[in-house]
Amino acid sequence: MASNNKVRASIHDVARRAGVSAATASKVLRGIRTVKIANAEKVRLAVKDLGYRMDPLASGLRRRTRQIIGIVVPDLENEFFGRLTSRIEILAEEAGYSLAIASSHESEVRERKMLERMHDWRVAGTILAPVRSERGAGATVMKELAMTGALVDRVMANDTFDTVTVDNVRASARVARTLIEAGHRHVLLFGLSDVSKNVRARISAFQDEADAFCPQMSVDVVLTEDSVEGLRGSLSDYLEHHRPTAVFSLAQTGTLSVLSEFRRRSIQCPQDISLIGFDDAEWMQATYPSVCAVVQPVALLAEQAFARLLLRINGQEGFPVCLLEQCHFQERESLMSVGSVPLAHTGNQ
Amino acid sequence: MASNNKVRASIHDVARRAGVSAATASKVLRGIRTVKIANAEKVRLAVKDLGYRMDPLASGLRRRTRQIIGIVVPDLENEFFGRLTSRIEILAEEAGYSLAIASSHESEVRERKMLERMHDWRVAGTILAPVRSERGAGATVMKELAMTGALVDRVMANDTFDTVTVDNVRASARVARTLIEAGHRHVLLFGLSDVSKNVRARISAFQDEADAFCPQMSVDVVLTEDSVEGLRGSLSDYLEHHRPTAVFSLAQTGTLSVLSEFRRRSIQCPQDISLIGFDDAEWMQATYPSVCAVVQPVALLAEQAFARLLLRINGQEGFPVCLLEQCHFQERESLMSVGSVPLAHTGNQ
DNA sequence: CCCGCAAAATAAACCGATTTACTTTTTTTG
DNA sequence: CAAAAAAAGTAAATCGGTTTATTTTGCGGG
Repeated sequence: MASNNKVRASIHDVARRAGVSAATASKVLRGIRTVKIANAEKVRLAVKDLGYRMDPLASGLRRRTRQIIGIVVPDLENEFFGRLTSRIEILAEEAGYSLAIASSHESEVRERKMLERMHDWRVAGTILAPVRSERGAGATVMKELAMTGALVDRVMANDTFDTVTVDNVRASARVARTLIEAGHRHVLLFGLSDVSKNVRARISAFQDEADAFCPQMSVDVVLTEDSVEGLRGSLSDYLEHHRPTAVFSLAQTGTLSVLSEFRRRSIQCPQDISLIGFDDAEWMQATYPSVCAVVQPVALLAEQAFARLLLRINGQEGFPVCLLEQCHFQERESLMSVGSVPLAHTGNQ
Repeated sequence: MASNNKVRASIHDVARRAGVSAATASKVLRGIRTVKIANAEKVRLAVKDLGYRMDPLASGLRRRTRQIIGIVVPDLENEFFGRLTSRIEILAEEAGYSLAIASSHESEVRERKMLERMHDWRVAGTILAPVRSERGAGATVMKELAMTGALVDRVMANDTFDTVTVDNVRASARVARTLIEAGHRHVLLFGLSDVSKNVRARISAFQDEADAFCPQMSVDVVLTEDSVEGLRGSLSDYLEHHRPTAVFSLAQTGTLSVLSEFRRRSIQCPQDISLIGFDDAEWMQATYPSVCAVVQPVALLAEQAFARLLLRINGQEGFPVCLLEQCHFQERESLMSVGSVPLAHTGNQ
C-alpha cells in the first residue's frame, strides 16, 4: 500500500535541472561561498521545484562521520533518563545534529551492543549513562572503539572521557546534617544493593558527615536487589526488629517502597519516622505526607554533558574533565524534628 | 583525542583477504546460500581477522530502504511513552531492525519535522503517537510522503494507516457503571481542554452510560489548558462552588492535581469525594489513599502496533485496520460507595 | 591582444555497501 | 562423452552524496 513509489530527487537531479554540476549543487547546499550568485539561485530554485531533500545518512558516507549524536541510557521508562534524553535531543538539534537514542535496559551486554551500533552508525559522538552495575564496562567499550564520547550520571572520574555527574557527596552530607540538626540519632539508609558508585558515594558521604558531626549517631544500611518485592521485603524484615527515627532512601524506586511499607505497617510519617528521598519526582508533592527530596539538576546535567561532547567533537584536546553539579534540597512534610512539629507544611509554592 | 584514526575494514577489504569478490562476500554476509562452503568459510574467517563490521546505513543505500524503524512520540518524559518506546525497541531488534526514536515535544511543527526526518532516513516504517492537539496532521504528513506506518494511542480510525488504541469507550463506560453502582449521583470529569479525541471519547462514553443507566446523575465537566497551575486553579474554582461525590480524572497529570488539591482543601478522599484516574502509575499505589485507576495495556499496544507495521512493511495489502485494546480496572482505596466503607483496602498484592 | 592569476565549475573518484548482468564452473542427463 | 542445465562467481553499475584534481572562465595589467 504505502511505499516509495514516487522516486525522490537526488542531488544529480537538482544539478541537472539547475544546469550545473552535482559538485556545484553540493556546494550550494552546504553553504560554501565559491559559487556565483546566479548559479546558487538556480540551484535553490531547482531544490524547491523538485522538493529535494538530502539523504543525511548517505551524505556522511564520504566524510566517514555523520551528523548524528548517540545517547545510550540504561532505562527509558525512567523519568530521569526521559528528561535527560529529551533535553539532549533539543540541544543536539540546535547544534545541527540528529540524536540517536538507545536504551541498554540495564544490561551490560546490551550496553555494549548499543555502543557498537552507534560506532557502526559513524556517529560524531556518544553520550553514555552507564548501567547500574557500572564497572566501567561501557567506557571501556567506547575506549576500545576509539569513540568520541562523554559520560553522565552514575559515573566517577574516568581517565578517558569527560564525565558529568551530581555531587553525591555534598548532597548526602547535606542530608546527614539536616537530619542531625533535626535531632535524629538513628537513621536507615535504604537502597539498591548493586555496585553503583553513585549509591556507594551517597552512603559513605552520609557516614562521614555523621562521624564528623555526631559520632553517637547510629546509621543502618539496608541494600537489596532491584525488584519491588525485594525492596519491600527487606525493608519489612528490617522494620520488624528496628525502629529508626528517619529513613534516607538512596534512589527513587526505593522511596516509593518505603512509603507503601509505612502505610502497610501503619507507621505515621513523619511523626514516627521521617523520610528523605534521593531524586525528586512530581508525585512526591501529592503524597501524604509530601516527600522531602534531593533534586537533581537534570537539565544542567544534560547541558554540561552535551557541551563537553561538542567540544571534543570539535577537536578539543586535553585531559578529561570531571564535572560535579550541585543538587537542591527540597523540604517537604515528610521530615520533622524528633519530638517536634514538621519542618514544612506545604509541598510546593 | 578520540577519533577514527584506525580505519575500519570495508567489505572490499574482507573480499580481498578472502580471495573472492565483494559480491560474494556480500552474499555470505547476507546469508545467501549460493556460495561454496569453502568460500563462505574463508569470508567468515576474513571478517573475524579484520574485525569487520558492516555499515548498516551505507548498506541500505542501494536498497533504498534501511533496516530501521522510526517512532515519533509526543513526550519522552512521560512514563507511558517511555514504556511504549522501550517495548518497541526490543520488538524492532528482535525483528532485525534498529529503532530510531524521536520526540515531537507535543508540537505539531516538530512532529512534522521528525516525520520528515524519518522519511529522509529511509526508514522501513514509522510508528506515530500523535501530539495531543491531534487533528490528523501527523497522519497527513505520513500520507503525503507515502510512508509506511502505523498509528498508536490518541487516534481514532484512520483511512490510510492501521491504528492501535485503547478502548476508551468501554473503559469509560466501565468507570461510569462502577460509580453508579457505588451510589454516586454527582460526578466531576476533570481533564485537559485540548481537542484530543481520546479525552472527548472518554467524556462522551461516560455521559452515554450515565444517561442510559442513571438519567438522574449529574455530570460536570471541567477542562483546562495543560499546566500544573492551570489544572489546579480551575479545579479549585470548581470546588469553591460544587461538591460532587466523585471525580473521574481523564489523564494522569490531572490525577496528581486532584490529589494535591484535595489535600490543600483538606478534603478527605474517599470519605468526602472518591477518585478514579485514567492511566495508572506506580506511585498511585503509595499515595494515601492509593488511587483507583484505569490501567492501559501498554505492552500490548506496543506489540500490536509493531505487528501491524511489520505486516505492512512486508507488503500486506488491504484496508487499514483499527485495533481497540481493552483496559483493566484497578480497584484501590480512593473509591468508596456513597455513605459506606471503602471498596478496597490495600493497593496491591 | 595576450599573459597570468584568482575564482568558479566540473569530471571523476570515492565512501561502503547491494544488485545486475554476465561469465565461468560444476553437475546432470540423454 | 557431449550438450544442456544449474550453480557459483564476478566486474561493473548503482544508490546519494562529498571531495579531489583538473579545467574553464573572468579579470586586471602590461
